[in-house]
Amino acid sequence: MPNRITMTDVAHAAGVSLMTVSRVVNEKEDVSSETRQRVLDVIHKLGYRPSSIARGLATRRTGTLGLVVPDIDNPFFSGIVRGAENQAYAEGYSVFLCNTNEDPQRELAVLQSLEDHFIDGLMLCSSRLEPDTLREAVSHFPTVVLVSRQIDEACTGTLLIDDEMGGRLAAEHLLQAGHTKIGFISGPQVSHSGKWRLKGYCSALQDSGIGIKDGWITYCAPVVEEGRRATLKLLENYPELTAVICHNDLVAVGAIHACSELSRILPNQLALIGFDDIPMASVVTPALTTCRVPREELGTQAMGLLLRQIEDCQDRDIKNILIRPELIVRASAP
Amino acid sequence: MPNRITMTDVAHAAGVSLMTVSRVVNEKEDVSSETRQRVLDVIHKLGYRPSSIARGLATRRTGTLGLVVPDIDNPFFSGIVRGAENQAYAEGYSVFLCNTNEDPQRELAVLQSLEDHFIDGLMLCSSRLEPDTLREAVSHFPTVVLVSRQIDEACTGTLLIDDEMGGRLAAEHLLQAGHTKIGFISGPQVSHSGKWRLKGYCSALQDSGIGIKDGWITYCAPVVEEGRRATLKLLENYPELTAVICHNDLVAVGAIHACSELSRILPNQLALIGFDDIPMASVVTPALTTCRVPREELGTQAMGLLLRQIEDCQDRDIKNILIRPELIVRASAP
DNA sequence: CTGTTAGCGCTTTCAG
DNA sequence: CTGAAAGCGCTAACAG
Repeated sequence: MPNRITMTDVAHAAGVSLMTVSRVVNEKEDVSSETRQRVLDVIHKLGYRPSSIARGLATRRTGTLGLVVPDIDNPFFSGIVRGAENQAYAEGYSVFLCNTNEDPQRELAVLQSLEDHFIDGLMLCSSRLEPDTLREAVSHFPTVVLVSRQIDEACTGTLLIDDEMGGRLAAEHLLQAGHTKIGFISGPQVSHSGKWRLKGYCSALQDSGIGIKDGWITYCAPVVEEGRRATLKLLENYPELTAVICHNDLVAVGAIHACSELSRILPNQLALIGFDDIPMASVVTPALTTCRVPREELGTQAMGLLLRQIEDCQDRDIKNILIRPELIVRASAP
Repeated sequence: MPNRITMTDVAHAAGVSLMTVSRVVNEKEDVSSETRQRVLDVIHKLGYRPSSIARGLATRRTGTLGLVVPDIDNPFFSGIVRGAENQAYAEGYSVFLCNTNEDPQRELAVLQSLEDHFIDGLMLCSSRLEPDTLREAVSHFPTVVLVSRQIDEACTGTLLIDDEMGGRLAAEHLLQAGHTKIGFISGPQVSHSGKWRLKGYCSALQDSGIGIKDGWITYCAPVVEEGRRATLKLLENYPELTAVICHNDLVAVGAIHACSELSRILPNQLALIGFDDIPMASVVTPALTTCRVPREELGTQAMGLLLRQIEDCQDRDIKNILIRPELIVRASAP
């Protein structure tokens, strides 16, 4: 690791002042094309590249972004991260990835660390913080985009999934297929998505004249094993159910396992709908009918929004993007 | 976003010099416990936190790391990233995540950008660069750990999966079940893992006295669809095969699809073994027998190695860690 | 034990 | 069009 070439080295070698080099590097107009070329040549020959941190210290813009997710190993988030990182890369930014492991304490800690690194913008996915805490934390950043979480103010961008529509789509699909006894396994009670998906389901059922029954609705952590357990319990208490909507595909896969244990044949004896359309959804048997959320595109869009707000400083109104889920019909609920 | 408190502010408020504050912040010994306490109080009251970039500029240590992966949305890598980020967080480092999308050009670009950010260390997974290019690129960093890729020198740490053993385990399992006609669908020809898994398979077959046939070995991109295609072609040319080992679980899932199209019943008419044991492996039908690679632990260990080398500067010998895969027997190859 | 003087590498004034 | 001076916030070396 040889010592890095600095701007001073270049200035020296080109026989100009520091400032001239700086101007060339930053593509300022007021340099004669002759000197510009000379400097450029030296830069090229010496392999000079500016130090991001020195520049960051001087300008308070670091060219770095923060990307916070609850669990990078969850395909839903890894898809988002892929899209987001892509977009950031395309515009020349580097991104700090922070995994909170669903722990609000840790979320707070990574936000603080991000702050200390003077990131230019923050993309925060599915924050698990209390509204007031979140508002406060977020206020320390120059630019913020929230994904799948809403607060009334203080933040410059929001990207939401139309979860209510998703819940409604799923329910209506089942209603049209003639189901009248439809259960709902929602995610953790704190989940923003869970709340709205449930709301969509409820209103679809009510609109159709078929009531809801409290017992048909249950909650679980959004992982396969918990989905299995929740399904076993739900079907034990309410064997009359002919269809179940699950908070996400992982829960739905758990439900498939449960049905196999109960020798309940899918989809005839139970129709199943998931959410997200993760890769697993199309490879299980039966393949899952699910509300697809375009994960990568969501990441791209959210990051795009963040970058737009960083660049156009005048235009800082809160911008909201709503992503619509799409029902993908497969064998589990034809 | 109010203006940040600086060290000078603290010095002022505490009636001491800049240096004293610096000493307190950095937990140097030579400060009277009295002044130390006073400074600490002011720091607390003002909510002062040091600027990572200013410190980075002064010390050339930034508290940041680079983590480069070919595809963050591939569960294999998202598991590694989860483990690695965890470990980095535990030791107070922030990590830049860079996704290369399997593109060597982009890999080179992100490495350069990481260099410009003066990261303290680099963890590079499954580099797609040519040996010489890789060696050169890596030489610009103070500390490097390579995952699943080996070069003779110039880098301080290596974490390898014992892929040869994995290939051997898979082959021996099939041999013991009585198979003698075993195909192998390897990953891309450049893949380090692919090469060694294949080698393990070859030597197991040779050791057992059963020869190998070139045609039984084929290559494909490590994704479901390509696995499907490769399987169709392989079985068309060599219908006599009774078992196939796949480069990873995604390819194996593709193989399942192919068999279903060919009405070839698994595992009776074809036994299948994958690699990695991603979550999908246990939910497909039939469930995949696979060589598990402990992805998250791999990430933890690799990052742990990197951090150890950053901290103990004296002890910079190349350290190698070898992770052993474990055969998980399921329905696809009982 | 504490303070002073430089300087990390770059940009932002302001002069020429 | 180009350069000199000052400073971003912090730490490393010396002094005292």
